[in-house]
Formats: sequence, C-alpha cells, structure tokens
Amino acid sequence: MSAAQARLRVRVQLGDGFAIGPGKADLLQAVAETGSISAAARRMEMSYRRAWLLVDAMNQCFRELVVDTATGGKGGGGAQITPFGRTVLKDFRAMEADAIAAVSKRMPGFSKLLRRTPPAGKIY
Amino acid sequence: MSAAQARLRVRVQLGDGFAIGPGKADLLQAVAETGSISAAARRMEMSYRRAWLLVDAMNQCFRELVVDTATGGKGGGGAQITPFGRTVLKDFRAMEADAIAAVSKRMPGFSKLLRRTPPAGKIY
DNA sequence: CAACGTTATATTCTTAGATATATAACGATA
DNA sequence: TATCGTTATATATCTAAGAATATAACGTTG
Repeated sequence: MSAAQARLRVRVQLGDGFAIGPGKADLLQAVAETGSISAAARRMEMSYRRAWLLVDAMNQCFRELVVDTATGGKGGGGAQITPFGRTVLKDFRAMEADAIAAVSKRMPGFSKLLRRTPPAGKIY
Repeated sequence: MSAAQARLRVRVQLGDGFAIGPGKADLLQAVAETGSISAAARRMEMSYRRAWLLVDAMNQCFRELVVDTATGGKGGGGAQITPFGRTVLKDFRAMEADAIAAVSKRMPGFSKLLRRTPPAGKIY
C-alpha cells in the first residue's frame, strides 16, 4: 500500500462562469436514479438548497432543461432527468473516461513523485 | 463567435488532502521563470502569502523539494525550481496535454449543448 | 555597518461559500 | 378536505478562504 491511488478529476469550463465536473455529473446521475432532488441531495450528503442551486444552474446554462421537476402530486412531486440531460451526462462521462484513459499510462509514474508519508496538519 | 470556447481543466488528486492542477502548475512555472515567489505572486495576481502557502504545500507533499528558496543575499533572496520540480511540472503538463488532446474530438459537440446566451446574474 | 528586497510567519479583517432553518405552493391520494 | 413529501424560495448564521497588514530574519552588496 505505498502511495494512495491518484485520480484524475476533470472539469469542462464553459464560457466564463459555468463549468461542469464530477460534482454536477454525480448529482445529475443521482437525480436520474432517485427521481428527486431531495433524495439525490441526501445520497450525496449535501443540503437540498445546494443541490437545487446546482440543478438550477445546469438548467439555466444548458440550452435545454437537464432536469424536469414537478411540485405536488404523488409523493409530493419529484424530478426526472430529461433525454437532453441524459445526453449531457453521457457525453461528459465519455470525455471524462477518455481523459482518464489518456493519462493512465503516466499516472503511476507521477504518483511515485509523491511523498509516501503525507505531512501532518492541514495542507492546501 | 457562437459559444465561448470550452476548456478542459485537469487536476490530479493525490491521496486525501493534496492535489495539483492548473493553479499550482502555473505558479510553479512562474517561480521558475521569475526566480522568486513574490514576483510569481505578483504575476499571478495573488497575495504573497497565498503563493508561499501553495509552494510550501507542494514542497511538503512531494517527496523532494520542488522549489528551493534563499533568504537574504543578492536582491534579498529568491526561489528556484529544482530539477525535481521541473520533472513534476513537465509530467503534469504532459498529462494535461494528453487529457486535452483526448477530449478534443468531443469538445466542440459538447460545447453546442450550452446555451448561446449565458444567463444573467450570478451563477454557480 | 546600513540598506535592500526577499523569505517566513503571525494576526486581523473581509468576503464568499455553505449550512441551517423556515415557509409557501403544489397536486395526487386517502 | 386534510395529509403528505417535494419543489421553490427567502433569510440568517456559521465557517473557511483569502486579502491585507505587520514584522523579524536573512545575507549580499554598496
């Protein structure tokens, strides 16, 4: 168990203020799987407000809705990923996978540059 | 000039609390080019303290120093990138370039999913 | 030995990010 | 029509990140 496994995290920076990365992608996937924003928030251990804000940002910044919501009704309402949202998620995952595959050759060597003993205390 | 160009940002997450991404890489490069932490901080428009903290984190987390500092002396002192630091920087840039190249095919299509008119107000 | 610009470090202040809490509206269902 | 869990939203609070400021130590150079 020498060095902890290194992972590549990838985010696509779109325009100035909006980006999509592993966080929004995971949330989108959680909404798709649970059928509600609040359940997705619970699963991801974030506040409902934060989850709603992230979904809202995606809905505003992409050219179509990625999540379709309903208030009231059976179970109080819910949220569904849209076909467009499924495309966004699928395409992002594909890019993420491509990027990870592309660096996989260099990653082990790069990990070895790390100190095997992480420093104590808080680090950036 | 339809959609703003989308860029891929890549960070390598090492272990639990430490990661290296474009920010630290640019800083390391700026130190190498300017010969001091404070000049690098000015170039990157960040406080000296922040730059020093980031350099310190790298020096602590990698298995050798990436930046070698000197206090006092000609010009008050200075900082140099070490040969090891040069390796870290070169390897990171190589991974970054590989990742960007790997997604370049999908990027234009993905960008088109964005709204051409960014929403007003503050967005996540 | 005085001056200089830098490293190194501590302290305070401010701001942004996130959490916590509260509440209204909604609409199917019992 | 009362109930339910959710969406949607506002507000207040807490916290972490960063900026700003200050200062000591350092060692070369004039």
